[in-house]
Amino acid sequence: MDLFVANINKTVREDALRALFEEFGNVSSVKILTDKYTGESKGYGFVGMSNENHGLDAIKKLSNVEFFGRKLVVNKAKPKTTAY
DNA sequence: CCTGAGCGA
Repeated sequence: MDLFVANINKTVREDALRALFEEFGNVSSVKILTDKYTGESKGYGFVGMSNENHGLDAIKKLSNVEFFGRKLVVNKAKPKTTAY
């Protein structure tokens, strides 16, 4: 399942985010939306977890917890909206 | 920047 993680501090990189979620289960993929031009993080990203239960658990455990000074907002991700 | 790509900041 894909997790949607918002309100991430811009100093947080994918590695840090992965490590954070690895604590609750196997992370299959990590994607932080970094602005391509400025190189800055957009402040949110996605974490793919192999196990659904672990994903839901991570949501409960990491939601609204402080990470690098910001309260994390974790939720299930919607299927990618390749807006057309 | 609370829903991911590249094409224009």
